[in-house]
Amino acid sequence: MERADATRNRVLVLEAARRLFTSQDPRSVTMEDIAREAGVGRATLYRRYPDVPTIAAALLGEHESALQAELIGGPPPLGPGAPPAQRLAAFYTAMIALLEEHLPLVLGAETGEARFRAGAYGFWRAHVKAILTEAGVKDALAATDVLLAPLAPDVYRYQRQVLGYSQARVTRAVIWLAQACLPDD
Amino acid sequence: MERADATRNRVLVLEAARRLFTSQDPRSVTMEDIAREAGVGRATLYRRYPDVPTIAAALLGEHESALQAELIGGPPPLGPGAPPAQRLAAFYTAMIALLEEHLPLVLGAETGEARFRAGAYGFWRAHVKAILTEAGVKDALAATDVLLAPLAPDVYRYQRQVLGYSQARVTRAVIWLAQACLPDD
DNA sequence: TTATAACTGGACGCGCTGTCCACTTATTCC
DNA sequence: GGAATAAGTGGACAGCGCGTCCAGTTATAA
Repeated sequence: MERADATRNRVLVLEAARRLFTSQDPRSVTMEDIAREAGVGRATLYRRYPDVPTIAAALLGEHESALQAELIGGPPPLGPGAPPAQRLAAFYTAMIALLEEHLPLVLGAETGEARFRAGAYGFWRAHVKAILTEAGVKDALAATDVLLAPLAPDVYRYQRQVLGYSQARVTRAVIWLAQACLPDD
Repeated sequence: MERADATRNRVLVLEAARRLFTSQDPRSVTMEDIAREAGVGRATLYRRYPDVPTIAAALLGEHESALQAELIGGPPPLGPGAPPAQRLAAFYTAMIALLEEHLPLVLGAETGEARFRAGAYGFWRAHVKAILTEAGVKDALAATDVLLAPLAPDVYRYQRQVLGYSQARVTRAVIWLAQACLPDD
């Protein structure tokens, strides 16, 4: 069981990290920043978290879990029951919403290669693969990563902040993709 | 005009960088590594190149230019003349081939956010956007970045080296995507 | 040949990383 | 209630890469 002081510090660290991620470029946040902001020594951080992305992932985890629960057991079209194209479109819409709401955290946790190492990616893969298989796509496995690529945090950030597209516009684009790829909606 | 010693060192640097990129993880190559391998001081490097990705981009540039020339003026379906779906498929195939052949350089130059800052990305965007527009896609601009996402170096590296997919399998997947998205081939 | 400008290399300070160890604090057992 | 024990803590430390600076060197032009 966790000691009282450890609990207190864990909360301090997570709150400090959340503040930093949202108040500056998430990719520039360092372990030292978080320790200083939390008023805690650096070794205390390293005891629990090996690096910054892991801290961001811990903050992001609960939101991802909520979506995952809906995908597994929620009402259609997010949950099971709807035709493949609609399920894929609903998944895309929900993922874009997640990216929009927690972009700083996602950029901190799943930028670049770290995205694939994150546990969540495996879940999204399994989900999309199941949809594609149900729709009768030939090589569902290879198609999965292709269809997940547009959801990369870097891509979404580029579309939103550099190109200036709205959340709705990006959402429409990925829904268009879903409808185009899966036949007989 | 460029001084003789500067030319000599520029060649030394580029050759050293190419060796390093292909003999170790490209993302772990540092400016100091390149300077040491080239037998040159660090300031000499910084005079010409601000960072490692720029050096990788210089090495990659000629190969990208060759493909760009074919896209503009080469024979169809890579060049103009073929129907949109075939042109997109040909573009995908060529890009995957480029990734396969020069993956170390691409990973060094265009990983993560740097991909969008690279000049080449603008070219690929313009090219795909033209194809989509010709095919009558509604919001061709937003669709472009979505369709370019699967070509991100990180994604290809993951498919090839982590998942173990063959070049042909990934190529088939993106061609499937092209065919699905563009109507009446 | 000399003057000028470009080029070069090593040294420097900075910030971040990850580890280590001595100290402190909470919990457990008597 | 008071030790014994284990967990938690913070600051110090060495290492590494970055980006800059300056004094010395070398090529080109007058």
